[in-house]
Amino acid sequence: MLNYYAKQLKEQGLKITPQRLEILRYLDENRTHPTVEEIYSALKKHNPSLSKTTVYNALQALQNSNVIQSLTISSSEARYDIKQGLHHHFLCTHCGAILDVDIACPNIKKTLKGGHKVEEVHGYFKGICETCIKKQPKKTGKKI
Amino acid sequence: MLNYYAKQLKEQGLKITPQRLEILRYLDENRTHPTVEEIYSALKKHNPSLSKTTVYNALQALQNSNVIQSLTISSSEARYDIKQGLHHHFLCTHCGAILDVDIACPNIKKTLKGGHKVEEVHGYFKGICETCIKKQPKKTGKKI
DNA sequence: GTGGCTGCAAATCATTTGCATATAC
DNA sequence: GTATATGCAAATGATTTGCAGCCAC
Repeated sequence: MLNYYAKQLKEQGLKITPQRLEILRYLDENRTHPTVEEIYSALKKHNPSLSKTTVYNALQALQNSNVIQSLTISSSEARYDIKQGLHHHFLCTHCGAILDVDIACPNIKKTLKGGHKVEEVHGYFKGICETCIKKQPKKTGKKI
Repeated sequence: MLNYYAKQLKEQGLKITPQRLEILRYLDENRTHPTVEEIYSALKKHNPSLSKTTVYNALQALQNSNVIQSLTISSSEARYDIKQGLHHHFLCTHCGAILDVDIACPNIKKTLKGGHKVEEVHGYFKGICETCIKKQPKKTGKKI
């Protein structure tokens, strides 16, 4: 009997490997938009032979199958997110946290003015999160 | 008498240097969201001693002063854009072009649910541009 | 005159590539 | 059995850093 993650891989025609299962499970259980490094370090604890190349490969495969998406809101490194319903992202330029934003934009169409066909939409908001506002009410954030 | 670009630098309290003037003029005259490499190569033709470090430094200074913005829609390298009016961007995953998108989203507020204060908004759309659709109507685009 | 800018070279860091071995199917 | 995935090391490429000399003010 295949577990939930194995089923997802199978549905996408991807081979079921322990590494892919762990990466998928990690992303499902950690909705913090982790970096490759974060995923790698976390999983290496339980599987010391894990290679960062494998993490890159697996993330690429999952992204090609539309199971996950990569975010470029933090310009220095990619972050990954399970793809579940269209939502957007907020980056706190003070503490670096990336939060989900659930606002809808009724004006977004599948075809833009000019005839360009839209397949992906990313809304990136940057500013100061509430926690940082409360902690340092007078200070403006440094860019990250 | 200061020219338009010199005035912009002065207003922001930035020193007026020939390199900054050229970079600002280049971005104003080339609304193609160029990369650092593109800006550097173009300007090096007329100023062979120009350094890429200077391009990076100048772009950083202009960005800190909110004269320009950097786009992370194409994940591999930053692209730069004169900041004039809120608009969004479309990346053609087939030909790599980045186009301006002028749709408004009435739901965007300065403070998000949760109390997070928004200072920047980036809307990134990805898909196939009209030119590529017409050229290769049957093909789906490769990711860039 | 001086602090900030420029330009060069070297360093850093995320990501990619090449390839031999291991494994899913 | 075979095509594909893994893991290692080396390569790549964008960006950053350190520093000496230069220039805007």
